[in-house]
Amino acid sequence: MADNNLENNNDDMCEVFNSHEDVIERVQKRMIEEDQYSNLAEFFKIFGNPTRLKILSLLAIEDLCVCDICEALNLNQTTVSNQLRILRANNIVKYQKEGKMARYSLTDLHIEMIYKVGLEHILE
Amino acid sequence: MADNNLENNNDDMCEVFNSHEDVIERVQKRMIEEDQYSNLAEFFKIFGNPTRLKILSLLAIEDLCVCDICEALNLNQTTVSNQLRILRANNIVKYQKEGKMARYSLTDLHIEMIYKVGLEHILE
DNA sequence: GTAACATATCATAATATTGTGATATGAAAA
DNA sequence: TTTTCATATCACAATATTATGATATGTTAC
Repeated sequence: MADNNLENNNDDMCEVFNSHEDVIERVQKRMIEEDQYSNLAEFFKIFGNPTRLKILSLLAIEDLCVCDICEALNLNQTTVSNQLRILRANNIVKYQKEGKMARYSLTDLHIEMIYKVGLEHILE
Repeated sequence: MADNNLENNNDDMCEVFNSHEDVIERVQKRMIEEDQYSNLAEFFKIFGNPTRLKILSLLAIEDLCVCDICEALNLNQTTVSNQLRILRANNIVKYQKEGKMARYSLTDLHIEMIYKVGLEHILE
């Protein structure tokens, strides 16, 4: 009876209460694209790892080269390098080559903002 | 030569450039507790899944019962219930029993804020 | 050239997370 | 009290992510 243009069938659900129909329609209209949910999830996933958060929190203070990050966090170079690759791939940090060193920094202020709002939340 | 009060030894790194020593010390002083990084990562991890993001984006529009969420997202009940449990456990949504239904809502504004800043970021 | 160093990439075992079927709980209706 | 409905929990296979050892690349110093 309702729209069945989607994959799963949950036809056995809540159908009796047709009063919900309008709610469903209303919220569905305001949803973003499927792809955007995926992209957004990928983006937030980056913040979901303590090592990456540590790196980001350092870069929020000042730009740093890889070896400084390793030392400050007492992590081995492979670990840091790997996480930096992920951060780079997701456009969360950028870097600049200086001789044999690579100086990393945050790409934009959103990163710092999200970090700070999250910190506020858990500190309540 | 430096402080070796930490677990790993990266003594073979950057030691020649003692100019970095002060940088290390400076940023280390401004780091938060190890536990807080973990908590923060757990918190952000929640946003790192498209299904949960969808649920959150719906609840940012209006409070909803489980079956409305299922229908609106065309997901089966177990999946939604499971994700709601995770959201509850992380204090990101709360709920209110109304007869046999459970009406879910976001716990606070931080959740919506983070969602929106993230969306802004990926839309650039 | 070669040695030393800073960083990146590859491969992989250990671990964590996902969605979902089966099933349980608990409330209202019949 | 039996049935039906809304939701929750459990168990688990499929999949994803982690840190890290081994190794490669590229840069500077000698």
